[in-house]
Amino acid sequence: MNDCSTCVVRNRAICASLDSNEIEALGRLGRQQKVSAGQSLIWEGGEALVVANIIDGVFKLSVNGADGKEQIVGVAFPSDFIGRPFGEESPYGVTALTAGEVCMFTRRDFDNFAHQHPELEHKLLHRTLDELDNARKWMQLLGRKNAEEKLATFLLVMSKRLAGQACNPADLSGGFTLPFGRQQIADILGLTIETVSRQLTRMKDLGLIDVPSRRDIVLRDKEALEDLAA
Amino acid sequence: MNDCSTCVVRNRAICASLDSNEIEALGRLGRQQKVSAGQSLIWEGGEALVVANIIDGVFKLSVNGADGKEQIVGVAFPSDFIGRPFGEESPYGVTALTAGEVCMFTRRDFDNFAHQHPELEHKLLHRTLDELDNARKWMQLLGRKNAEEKLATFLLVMSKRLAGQACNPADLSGGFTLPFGRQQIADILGLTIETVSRQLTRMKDLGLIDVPSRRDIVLRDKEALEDLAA
DNA sequence: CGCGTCCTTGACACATATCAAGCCAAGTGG
DNA sequence: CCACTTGGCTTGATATGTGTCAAGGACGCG
Repeated sequence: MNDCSTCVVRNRAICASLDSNEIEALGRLGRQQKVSAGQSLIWEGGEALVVANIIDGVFKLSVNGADGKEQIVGVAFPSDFIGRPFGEESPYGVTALTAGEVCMFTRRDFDNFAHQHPELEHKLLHRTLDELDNARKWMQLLGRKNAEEKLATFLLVMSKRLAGQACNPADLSGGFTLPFGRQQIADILGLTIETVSRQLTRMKDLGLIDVPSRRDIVLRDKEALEDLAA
Repeated sequence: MNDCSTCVVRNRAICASLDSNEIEALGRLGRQQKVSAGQSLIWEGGEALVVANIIDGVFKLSVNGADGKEQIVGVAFPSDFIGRPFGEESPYGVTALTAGEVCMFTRRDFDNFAHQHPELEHKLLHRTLDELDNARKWMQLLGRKNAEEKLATFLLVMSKRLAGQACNPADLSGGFTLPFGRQQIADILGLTIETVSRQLTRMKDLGLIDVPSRRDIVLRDKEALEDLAA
């Protein structure tokens, strides 16, 4: 059982829809658990056994084609909800990209609880609708943008989510630290690692961005990037 | 006000979650309306004013890039729900591909009604989760499949939704009639019209499909197509 | 210091886009 | 009933962006 009253994402996670009695009841069903980078919580095509709130860390949702080519279909951050409620199997895997911590429930427990708490379902519906909008915007990127447009869009989106979060020199000047390696960026954008690398060096050469270290990015010319993002 | 008791999608639409009193109340808020091919109900980036159940016809959800390139991010059939509840603006447009009929509500009316009827929201949540799964599967197609794989996947998916629905010779032998022209297929798959055309003739030459007329398709070798779909 | 992993860079190949022409079927008007 | 037009589709020639293959470089870690 959890002590939800000390939970750092308490006010941003879907739990925020519940009153203190309800939260206690839900807390009894869940358990907090540390995860290490690379650890999978849910497997593509596997039974959807658990759902979770992310307390800390970054997770990828991914689908693997027959030929082994991976496509990342979503990225989840602290306070996001992951898993597939009300479904027998998960059509995508969920894997930690960084070390982190989640608040886990069995899907059965969660489904039952949710069905009895309309406000929770309402909040979940809101989030699912938002995620669907995001997924559809991303479909446009995958289907109709070229490599340059993809990278520019990616950097701007990540900047919005990550800028000024962590505490290191690069972040202070409006930069951010990516929780992804180059291969993962490629898997998000539907490109190869080489194309990602080339586009980044090109943008660096054009003075649009700085890359102080492998995973740090500083946007030097946001307007130009927005133009490129199309 | 509608007479929902005679509605042909009554049992498959989200209304199926309601009892007869509730359905009558909902019916008072909606109105049935004919739409003609090409007519838009919702505009990309516009205020989300209405939502609707599809009674008849096929609709596309689409996003247009700055350069005018369209990406179709979803296709909706009879009994599907369209529109963006609980949101100020719609990130995609909704347009009829064929003549049809919808049961329309203002978003305000619908939002209020839904919030007071948890079973309806529950059903809507189910559907939204399913749509999100579909969108993510489609992201894998857009990001990681080549033209051949895309076409094969498309034909199989459409076959599942459309086979044996309409009443014409092609449909009887396991074929189906597409509600799309070539350009729309291209917009769904993130390809150009020429590539779509070439892949179709190639599949025809290989004996995998028949194309008795522009919009009719018969799958002659489903297994081979499934292999190609990857 | 040496090893492994991740990233970058280069040369080349190929799938798909682009540009351009022609075809076909359906509809229209003489 | 037959030219004529029209819009959608197919086909061909060519261009190009991105993938593929291969080598080398940078950084972190033991």
